[in-house]
Amino acid sequence: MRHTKQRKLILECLRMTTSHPTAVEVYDQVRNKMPNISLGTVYRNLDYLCSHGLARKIDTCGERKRFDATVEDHVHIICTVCGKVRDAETGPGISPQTLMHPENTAASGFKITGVRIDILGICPECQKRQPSKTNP
Amino acid sequence: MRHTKQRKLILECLRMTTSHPTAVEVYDQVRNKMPNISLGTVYRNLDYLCSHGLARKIDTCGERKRFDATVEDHVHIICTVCGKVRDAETGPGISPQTLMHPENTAASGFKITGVRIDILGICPECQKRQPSKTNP
DNA sequence: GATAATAATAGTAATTATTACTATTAATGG
DNA sequence: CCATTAATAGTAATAATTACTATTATTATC
Repeated sequence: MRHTKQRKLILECLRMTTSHPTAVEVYDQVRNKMPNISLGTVYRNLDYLCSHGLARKIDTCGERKRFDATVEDHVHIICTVCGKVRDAETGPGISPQTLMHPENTAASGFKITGVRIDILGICPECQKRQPSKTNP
Repeated sequence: MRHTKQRKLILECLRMTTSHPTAVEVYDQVRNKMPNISLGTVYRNLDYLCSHGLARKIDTCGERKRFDATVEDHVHIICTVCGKVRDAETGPGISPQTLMHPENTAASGFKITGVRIDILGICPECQKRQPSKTNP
C-alpha cells in the first residue's frame, strides 16, 4: 500500500538480476544502498510483492526459497545439487519431451537429468476455508 | 546397506499411502508400530531412500518437504495454499496446455491456477565439483 | 506546508524444519 | 557365536523464516 524506499529498492534489485536470488542474497544486495535495512523487511516485502503479483516464489531443490520478478509463466532450469535457477529459453507450446532435447538446454551448460511438471491450484478444503478473490 | 527394522518400516509406510507425507507425518505414522523411533532416524532414512532411488523428495509450495515412494516421473497437483500434493491422472505425451484443461483435473476437486514446469539437471559448476557417477 | 493516522521499519526474540553429534545397539560376514 | 561397524535413540545445534514491539516515515487531510 505504501511505497517505501525499502520496498522500491527490493523490487528494483529483483528486477535488475536474472539470478533468482534468495532472500539473504537480496538482503546483501540492497544493503549496499541502504546499509541498515533489516532482513525481516526483505522477507516481508518479498512476500508482499509475491502476494501482489509483482514477484514469484520459486521452489528449488535446495533448502531455501528463491524469488523472481518475472511473473509470467516460464520454464526454469534448476540445479539439483546447489539449487541454482536459470531461465530456460523455450518457445510457447513446448512439450515435456521437447524440453529434454539437448538443443533446448545446451546453452545453459547444465547436464539435464529430468523434467518436473506440477499443476498448481487450490484444494477443495482450502477453497472452503479461504474463498478465492478471483472468483467471488 | 543394512536392512534395519526402522528402514523397512519407513519405506513400507511411504508405499502404503498416496498422501505424499512430510517427514513428521511419516514419523507420527511409524511411531504406532515402533513408539520410540527417533525423528532423526526418519529424516536420515528418507534421505537414504531418495539417494538410493526408492523414494523422491517433492518441492511443495509450503515450507516443508514431502516424500513419495513413486519414483517414476509423474505429474503432481499441488495446493498453493496448504501444500497438499495429489497425483494427477494423466496419460503420457501430455502437453502443458492439456494439463490445464478441466477434464484432466476435475476429479481432484482442485481449482487450477497454473502449471509449473522445471527442467532438472546439474549446473556446470557442480559438474566440475562433483562429477556425475552415471557418466564417468 | 503542517498535522494526524497508521502502515512499515529496525532490531531482536521466537519458531520451526532439518542436520549434526555421541554413546549405545543391532545387522551382517566370517 | 563373535567381531566389525553401520545405524539408532536421544539430544544439541544450525539455519531459514516469522513474530513482536517501540519507533519512524508515508500518505491523506486540513
